[in-house]
Amino acid sequence: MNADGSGKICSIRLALQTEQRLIVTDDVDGHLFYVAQGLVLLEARVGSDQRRVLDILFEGDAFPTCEARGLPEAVLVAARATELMRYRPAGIDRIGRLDPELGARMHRALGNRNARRTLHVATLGETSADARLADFLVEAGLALSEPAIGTPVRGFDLPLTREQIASYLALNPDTLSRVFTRFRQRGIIETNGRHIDIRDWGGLCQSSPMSKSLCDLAARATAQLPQAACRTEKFSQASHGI
Amino acid sequence: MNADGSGKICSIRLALQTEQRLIVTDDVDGHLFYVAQGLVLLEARVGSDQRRVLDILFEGDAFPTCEARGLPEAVLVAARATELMRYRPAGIDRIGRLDPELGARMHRALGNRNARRTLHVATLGETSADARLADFLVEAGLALSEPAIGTPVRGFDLPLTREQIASYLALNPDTLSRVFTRFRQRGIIETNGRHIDIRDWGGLCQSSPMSKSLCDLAARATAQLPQAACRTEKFSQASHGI
DNA sequence: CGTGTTGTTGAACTGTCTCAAGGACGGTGG
DNA sequence: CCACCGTCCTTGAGACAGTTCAACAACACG
Repeated sequence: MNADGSGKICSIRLALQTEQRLIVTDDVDGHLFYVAQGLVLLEARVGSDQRRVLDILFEGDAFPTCEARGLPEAVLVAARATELMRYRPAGIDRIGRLDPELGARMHRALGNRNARRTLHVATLGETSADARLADFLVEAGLALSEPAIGTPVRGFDLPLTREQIASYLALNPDTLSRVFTRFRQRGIIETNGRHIDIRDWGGLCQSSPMSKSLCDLAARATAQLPQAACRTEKFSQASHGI
Repeated sequence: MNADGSGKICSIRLALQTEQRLIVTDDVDGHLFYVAQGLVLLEARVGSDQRRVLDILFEGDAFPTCEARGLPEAVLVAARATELMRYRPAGIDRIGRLDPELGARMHRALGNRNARRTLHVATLGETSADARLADFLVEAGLALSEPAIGTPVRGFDLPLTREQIASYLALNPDTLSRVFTRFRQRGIIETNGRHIDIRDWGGLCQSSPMSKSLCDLAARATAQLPQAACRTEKFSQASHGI
């Protein structure tokens, strides 16, 4: 029905509970997911028996299932209660033809996430475990929190196990735990269960080689919405929500 | 002129000589590049004074400059004589509106490359240097060569320095050289300058945790063109070239 | 022929990984 | 209420592998 340029966009809203999984391997038709709310991990099996967290989707991120092509047992895992939109056709080129505004929004979301993916590749190139965790905490802090008024402290819930974070950063969970301890001792962060308070944002950024890039990207992503609206579309209130 | 849905696609053909560079940082307008021929590296500065190879673009790959957002001093470097197509507008959603066939082709190219990027993230998660190089040689072998008739030997020119390969794999150049030596001693590869012959493709794949995924992806990418043409477009000869 | 780049290899170092043990916490059942 | 269990997190000691630094060979270039 939706195979070619004709037809309408088929969208479904999916409410996922924590730890609920969505298999995205062999999604031959192809879907485009959009994280309206929540936090999602892309996990897959690599090698013989290992599972790895290959990507983290924050609110506002778009994910086309074609990016998981070739990955065995690729699943989206809700790290917390999550609301997903699922679109067909998968191609934003075709979505853009059917609904230009939606296409533009998805395109921006995809561009931002892919830019962040590039930075993540750079992070994985860091040899030091401290640098990688610092990069990740900057990324998570920018996506999940705003600085508290009057102080540079940023607090957020990071509903991931140490094992998942370590997997995302290509580190050993034990090593990651040690780095967390070091950061705590240096007064950079405080942790309480899976809540993290970044008490010294400046110090964290000094330990994070990619911090400047990540902050740049986050600033442009927030600035992008109204800018793009002014340039490419009639300014519309609707362009903020999904 | 091209700011909204109206107007035409602006395309330019760029011929790059070996080592020629194209700055893609602060490309605010946004372009979409397509590698018609050749081999291109995405390099950027990370941290204070290090440069890193963050991605490799093979023939048929598409690259939107928005993926380099936030990266300081991001450049495309031609590893050999290369022919690039540069398109505006950058968004394939808009390209698809102006030229559905081109949009579909670019969308396929982007999907393939992003799937490969996901696999590369998985590769960087491998702790062993042998596994990472094996992954890379499988990736390069699939992209740059076909198995010789009657034998499983695959030969190709890989016009990258050891330093560039090491950077792409997040390894030390010295370490990489040692792994090359090991592979040579095990009879998996033969090297002659920057020409590589893979003499034992099966053995290489056994050392490469991602080999199955990479082969899957390559098979689908080549199968994709006619399939997609049958399903989504009138079958046209033109869909093979750019 | 000297120079600069690239690739290889050795020896020592450093940081991560591995394995094991123990603590903290929440859920379950008696 | 409390013992038990499983999961998650932390920490220590030792092994291991990649990194670093240095030296040298191969090669292209002017």
